[in-house]
Amino acid sequence: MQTILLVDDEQRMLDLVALFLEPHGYQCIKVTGGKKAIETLKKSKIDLVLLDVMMPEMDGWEVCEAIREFSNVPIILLTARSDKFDLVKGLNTGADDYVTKPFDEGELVARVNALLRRVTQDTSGKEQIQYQDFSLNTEAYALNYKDLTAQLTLKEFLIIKALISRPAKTFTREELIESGWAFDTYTDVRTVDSHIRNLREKLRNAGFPIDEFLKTVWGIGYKWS
Amino acid sequence: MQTILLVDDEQRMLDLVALFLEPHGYQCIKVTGGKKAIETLKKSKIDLVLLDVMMPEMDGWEVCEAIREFSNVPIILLTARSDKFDLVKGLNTGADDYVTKPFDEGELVARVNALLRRVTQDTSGKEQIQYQDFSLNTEAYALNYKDLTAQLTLKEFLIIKALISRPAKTFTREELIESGWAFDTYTDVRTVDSHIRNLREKLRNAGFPIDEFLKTVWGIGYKWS
DNA sequence: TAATAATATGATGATTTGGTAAAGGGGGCG
DNA sequence: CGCCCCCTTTACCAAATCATCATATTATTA
Repeated sequence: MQTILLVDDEQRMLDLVALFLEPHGYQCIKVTGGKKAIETLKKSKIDLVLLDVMMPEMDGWEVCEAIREFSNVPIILLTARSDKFDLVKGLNTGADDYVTKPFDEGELVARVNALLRRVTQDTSGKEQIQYQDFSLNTEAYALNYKDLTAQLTLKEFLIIKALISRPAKTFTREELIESGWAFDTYTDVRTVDSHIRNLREKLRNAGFPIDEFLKTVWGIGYKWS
Repeated sequence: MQTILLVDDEQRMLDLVALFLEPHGYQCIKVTGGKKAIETLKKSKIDLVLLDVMMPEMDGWEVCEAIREFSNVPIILLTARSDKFDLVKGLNTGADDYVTKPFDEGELVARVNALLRRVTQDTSGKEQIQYQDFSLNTEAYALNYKDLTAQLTLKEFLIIKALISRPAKTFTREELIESGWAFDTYTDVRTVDSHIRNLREKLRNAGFPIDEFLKTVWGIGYKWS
C-alpha cells in the first residue's frame, strides 16, 4: 500500500482527489497548507506528493523547493489550465509532473501510476520511530518536530531513540547506557546526565518543546511522555 | 546531445515541433507513421519519443504498445485537447506523459526536460542522478552545478553518487567504500576522508557551494542534504 | 522549614574523531 | 623507461564529543 500526501487549501478539493485515488489502492493523507505538508513529510513515509500550486501563504513551488531541501519524493503539481507560466516554473523547481484542473479520475490516476512506476523508491528496511509530532530520522541521525530538525550526536541519538521507542517507560541511567553503548567499557552513570543536559539545551535552543516530553523521574531516571 | 524521435503524419507539425526543440539542444529525427518510428527506434539511439495520437494506419497507442514490446524509452503523446479518453488509454498503455494541442514552446520544452530529467534509465542504460541544481554526468564522470562543471576521479564520483542518490541519509565510511569499490580488497576507512577532502577542495575551487550540501555527521560519517 | 537526597548546571580535562598535509605505491601512457 | 595522476596510507593537529567532578538548584521528607 502506497501513501500519497495531498496538499491543498480547499477541503473540497482534498476530498475529491482522495475519492479518486483511494479506490485504486492508495492511502491518502490530506493536509491544508505547505507547512503542514513539510511536517507530515518529515514524520511519515510518503511515496508521492500531490501539490496544489495556488495556495495562500506558501504557494506550490515554494513548498516544492522546501521539500527538495530534504527529500526527493516524487511531486505532482496541480494547477489551473491557463497557468502556462506556472507549469514551466514548477517543473524547473523540482516537480516531476503536472496535472491541470479540471481533471478527471482517469487522468489523475494514470499520472500517479506512471510516476510511481518510474520512481520505484527503495524504502525497504527504513525504521520509522515517532511519537506525536516528533520523529526520529534513523538515517540522518536527526530529530524532527513539526518543521524543525536537529542534528544529534551519536550518544544523544541513542538516548533519544531508547526513550521514544518506549514512551512512558522510565529508564534508569544504567539501562540507557546499556541500551546504547558501553557493552564492554565502564562509564559513570552521571554521564547520562550530561547528555540529557546537552540534549535539552540543544533542542530548547532549536525551538523544540522538549521540556514537555523529556522528563526526569526523581530517584529513578528519565522517561519520554 | 540527446535525440528525440518525432512521429506524426503531418510534415508541418514535425517541422514545428523540431523548431521548438532544436534551439534547446535536442537533436530531432522526424518520421511519418508508426512503422517507420519503430524501425528508427530499433536502429538508432533515441532518448525520447514524441508521438502524435491521431495518425492513419497505426494510431498513437498502437505504436505505443508496439514500442513497449521491446523498449522502455520515454514516450510523450501529442493529443487534441478534447481527447480525454485517448489520454487515459495512452498513459495506461505505457506512455509517460502527454501534451495537448495546441501547445506553446515553453510547455513542450518543459515537459521534455522534466521527463528526461526524471527518467532513471536512458536508452544506453545510464543513470541520471541529480539533486536540485546538482547533477551527475555518469558518462563523463563529472558533477554539474548550474553552469559549472567539475571533472571527478573515479572514487570521487562513486562517493558523490552514493551520497546524492540518497539525500539526507548518513553513510558510514564503510558503507561508502562498499557501495562503490573494494568488494573484495580491504581499504582503510580513512581513505574516504582523503577523497572527501579532495572533493571539497576541488569543488570549492571550482565555485561549487559544496559546504552547504556535503556534510560531516560527527561520529557516524557523511551525508548530502 | 530545615535537613537531606537527587538532579541540574557549569567547568574542565580526556578522549575520540575529523581535517589536513605529505609521501609512497602502482598503473597507464607517451 | 620515466612521468604523471590517482589511490592509499600515515602522521599530526584541530575540533567536537564524551566523561568526570564540583557546585548550585530543586524536590522530598521529617
